[in-house]
Amino acid sequence: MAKQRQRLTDRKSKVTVSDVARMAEVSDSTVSRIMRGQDLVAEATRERVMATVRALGYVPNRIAGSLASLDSRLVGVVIPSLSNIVFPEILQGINAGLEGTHRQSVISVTDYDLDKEEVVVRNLLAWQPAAVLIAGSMHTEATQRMLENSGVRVVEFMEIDHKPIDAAVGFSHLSAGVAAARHLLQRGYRRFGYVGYGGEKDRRALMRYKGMRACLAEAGLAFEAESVSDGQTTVAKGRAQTADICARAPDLDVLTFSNDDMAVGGLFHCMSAGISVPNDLALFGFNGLDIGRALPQPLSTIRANRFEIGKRAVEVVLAGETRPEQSVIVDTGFEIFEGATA
Amino acid sequence: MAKQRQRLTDRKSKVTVSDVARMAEVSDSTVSRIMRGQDLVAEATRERVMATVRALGYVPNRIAGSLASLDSRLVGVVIPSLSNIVFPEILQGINAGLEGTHRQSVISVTDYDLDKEEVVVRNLLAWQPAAVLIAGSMHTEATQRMLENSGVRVVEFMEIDHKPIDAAVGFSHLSAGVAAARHLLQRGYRRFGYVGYGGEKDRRALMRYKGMRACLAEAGLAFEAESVSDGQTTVAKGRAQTADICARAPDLDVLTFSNDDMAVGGLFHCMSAGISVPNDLALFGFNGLDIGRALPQPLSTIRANRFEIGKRAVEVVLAGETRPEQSVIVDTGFEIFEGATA
DNA sequence: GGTTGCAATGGCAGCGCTGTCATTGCAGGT
DNA sequence: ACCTGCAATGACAGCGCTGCCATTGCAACC
Repeated sequence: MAKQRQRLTDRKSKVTVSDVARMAEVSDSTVSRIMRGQDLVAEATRERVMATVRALGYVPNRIAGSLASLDSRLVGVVIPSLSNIVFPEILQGINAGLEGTHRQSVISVTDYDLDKEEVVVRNLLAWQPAAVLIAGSMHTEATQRMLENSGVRVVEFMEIDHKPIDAAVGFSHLSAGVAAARHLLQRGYRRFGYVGYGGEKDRRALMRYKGMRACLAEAGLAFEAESVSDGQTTVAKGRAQTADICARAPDLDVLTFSNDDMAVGGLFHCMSAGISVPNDLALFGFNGLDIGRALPQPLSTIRANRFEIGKRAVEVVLAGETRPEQSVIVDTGFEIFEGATA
Repeated sequence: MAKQRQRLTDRKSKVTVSDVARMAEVSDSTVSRIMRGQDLVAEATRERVMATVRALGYVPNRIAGSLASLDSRLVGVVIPSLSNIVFPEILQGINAGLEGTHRQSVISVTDYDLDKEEVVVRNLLAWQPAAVLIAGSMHTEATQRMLENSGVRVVEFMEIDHKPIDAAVGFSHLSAGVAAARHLLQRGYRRFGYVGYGGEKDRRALMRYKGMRACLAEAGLAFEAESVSDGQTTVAKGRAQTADICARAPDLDVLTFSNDDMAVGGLFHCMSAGISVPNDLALFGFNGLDIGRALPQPLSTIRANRFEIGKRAVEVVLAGETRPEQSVIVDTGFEIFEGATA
């Protein structure tokens, strides 16, 4: 009475290379070569095998393949949020960059939480990705160490105001803040208000804020009123906070927003309240979203190219499997968009 | 002279279970149990092993784990686009549903291209996912067959106007179109115009359009003017197309848009052109985006809950590993939001 | 006929882990 | 002293594929 060990395979009933090989009367190796698109296989054989593949509905198992070849072809992507449109835009850039390579992105979201980031990075690394693209430069010590020791290519994107683990792609948010303030000062504005969100959580918004504040300080000025809310950025919040700040500080002549979403909300408030923009109050955003340009008055803002950030980040990791001696920094820049609101 | 076969492992220098086991003086099994959070391990042993894990910086290899256990813990997600905000919103729902389970989503984008969808689905299935969540019900024959034969749970989300492969979560876009038209007829509008995008590509927008048209036809009416553009939906296009249709058909009394993005653009045009909304011209969108509610005049539209679609889709697949006898259909519904523009 | 060179194919040991079963050690009962 | 039961741990064969090397068969040449 033979003891019949319950083989795992009995549960799932998958078609394997061996099944295909047996049926097509070739070896496993040949099937494997064909599935990987290698040449060195006779055309007749290839056709016969492919016919069998179709007949059996064989789908190669990339998990087994990855284990055997020690190459997962996965690119881990870590972003803080999906609700802020800038991140899906970056993902589009990443997908565009990955198109045609045999690599797959695996996306994880941290909700701007560094501890959660640590968890998702650990989970991502468990998949042995060929590279990790991660938003921001601020990580827990453990995250930092894991990324460093993983040996894989790591691109920190969005900001470049730091020494990267391996590479950084983005622009300087501090400089962007300075540029915004300088621009507005040049245009003659003196009484500044700030409408933002996220507080400490969105470090990049904070950097822009700091850049503006520093530039104002140099001119002997400061924000005369500020309104900062928690949680995610929305047009509705921008509108509500603008209403609030206008009530509290009616004599401001310009409002800077942490981003375009909020600024659009601000403009909506002004429209409703009969505040003439930019005469009574000027508005200045950040990001250069499409919607800003379609407004009745195009929103004055700073444009940054998110799509390109994603694309360039991928290019960096595709450039080589090993980290270069010198860490790579790609500055995708930003530009002032004059618009009609400031 | 021993022939030294070049072991693959020599290239990458990873820490494995065996390394940890050897150093902690236990067996591989014990390390494996601990890493998988099983109990049945003495507390002292667990601590000793975990100390070694930290010391060596061991990161379990989920590829090997998945192969051994025949369970990848992956959930494949297929969406047509990232630039249409509704899909990131669904992804948020999916992530929320996955939170706390040990499952990881893997996202692929098809650009509304069914052939690309086929490729993407094939690549996804190669990762042996535990489930596939796919937007829409329209697939190539090959895609359909692959999904059916894969044996994994498949949820088609967004629409429920079809017989699903396994399960469907969403709402009826046809009914939504009918509801929109009926609502507008009740409010006394008679001369309809349509502003849309994507043509055949966005089948769901098309279904809503058809629903409206059918309802109008019942009332002996039809769209008197239409403007449909290619490519993706943007506020700017909505604005431009509204300008266009207003020029061509100045006597319309209501404009229905394929979605809120376009409708917001339409409102912007009206603001700029001095068209009084809804007196001169009423506007009606679709989706119920946040921005619509923050406008100076809240946009009249139909609200659908994308986040919930994602979340419920996950719940369906978590409910069981095998497909139920009877296919599951979850109607997440929609509701008219009266707003102030129609 | 015997070689040589090459294209085409085969064989098989792992890849790093987990499922399954076997074994060990020891407290508690007889 | 012996057994029983159970908690804790170990042993080991795969999981499905690919990298590496060996082998085969045949055309082209000496």
